[in-house]
Amino acid sequence: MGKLTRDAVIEQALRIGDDEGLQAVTIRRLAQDLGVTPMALYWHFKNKEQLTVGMGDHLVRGFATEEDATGPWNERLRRLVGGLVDVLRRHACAASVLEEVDQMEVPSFLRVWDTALGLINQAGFTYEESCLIARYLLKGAIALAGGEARDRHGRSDLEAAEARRVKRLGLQSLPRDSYPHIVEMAAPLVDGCSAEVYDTFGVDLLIGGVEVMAARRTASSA
Amino acid sequence: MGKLTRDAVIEQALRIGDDEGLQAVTIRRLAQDLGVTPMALYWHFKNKEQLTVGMGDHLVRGFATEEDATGPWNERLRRLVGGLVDVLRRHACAASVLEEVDQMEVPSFLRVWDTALGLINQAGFTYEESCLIARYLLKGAIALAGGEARDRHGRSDLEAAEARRVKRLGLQSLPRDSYPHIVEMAAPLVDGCSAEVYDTFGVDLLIGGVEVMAARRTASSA
DNA sequence: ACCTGAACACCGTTCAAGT
DNA sequence: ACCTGAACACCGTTCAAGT
Repeated sequence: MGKLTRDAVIEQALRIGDDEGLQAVTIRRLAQDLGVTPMALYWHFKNKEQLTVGMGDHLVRGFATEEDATGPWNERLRRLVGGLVDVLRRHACAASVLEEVDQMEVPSFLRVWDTALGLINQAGFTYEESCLIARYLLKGAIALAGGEARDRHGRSDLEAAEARRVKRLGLQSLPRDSYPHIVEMAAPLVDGCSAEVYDTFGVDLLIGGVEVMAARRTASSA
Repeated sequence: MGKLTRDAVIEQALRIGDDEGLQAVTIRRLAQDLGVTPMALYWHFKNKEQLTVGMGDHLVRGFATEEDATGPWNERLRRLVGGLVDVLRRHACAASVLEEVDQMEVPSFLRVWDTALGLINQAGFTYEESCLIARYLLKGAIALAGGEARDRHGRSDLEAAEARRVKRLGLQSLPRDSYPHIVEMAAPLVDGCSAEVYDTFGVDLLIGGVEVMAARRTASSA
């Protein structure tokens, strides 16, 4: 019965998003859950986009503040990307949120960008290259971590498992001579990888690319 | 005055999407442009999602068929990803389309996935790793190439340039001690990179990561 | 086979008004 | 400062009906 606060709205929005997907987060639905009129939300947020920005900021805020400024640039970069991946897996809707918003509008994500840009630039890349690499790392982490839980439109765990089963069967029944590898790997394709593979292999993949390019740079400039 | 065909709908949808952004592609808007009733589209497409799938298929179809099965796996993979990046830059809305749809529903993109999985697996990775890497490459290419032309809501080139100017000023007026690198690199951040940097550096970054992981694998298994 | 008309259940948002 | 009521201009989609 307390009054409506900005944070209460955001937390309820994240709850809906995690449980039923971001597309279920609606001004009207949100108002209903909070026992309030849709227009009440417009006092706290200019429009729906700013609500989504608020969701993103809430997600990233906790992790963005902790900075450990020790070690070489690639280790620090690995920790940064690893932390982002962690956030993305704690909330099912995190990836969708950060894909939808303009990341530069999210204050806490701006901190992540700044840290990344600094570390990459310190590795010897030009400004233009650093921007490209930062986008590669941050968007890449989101793309990697966000792939699976994307389009679970409000179904329960049991329904989701059934949906995966149907999807796997769909892939397995493709023509074997046209899509041999998809048929072969249908199971890991729809089930995704284990958490550890993501954390270690996925992050290594991202950082590895940057390390290679950094090594080539110093090799050619030497 | 010819009759409404599936391809005509898709081509008009792509035209709208390229000019005004994917969010402007609407059943009703499309019907209006085609001089037809909104419900007419439901004869050719089950629902809007299938329309988007059709758009994606149309985009990827041309490039997916050309396969050059010569050279080692990493060169072939580089050509594949490079070709995808090409498609993404020919149509402004391509990245948004391929981000929105379930890629496995798009027949021609299924071919790209199959080719990628085969090449990666051939490089010595397990099935689980191959799936992760394929997603890394395909989603990564889309994320890299799609970043800039995302939220141009129907504005002309001139308006877009003005919007970029405003955005750059916004970044430059951030507190310098909190966001030193963002302030410093504001210009390349909002303007993006030149086309060549994308094609060479961007693709090298993606492929480089895979090559490194492949090298580590053979090193540890030797 | 291919398209229309009317209707339904949703959206986000504005604006004046209430307390 | 904080919220409501009524209204506007949109969506996607269904279903029966027309040719």
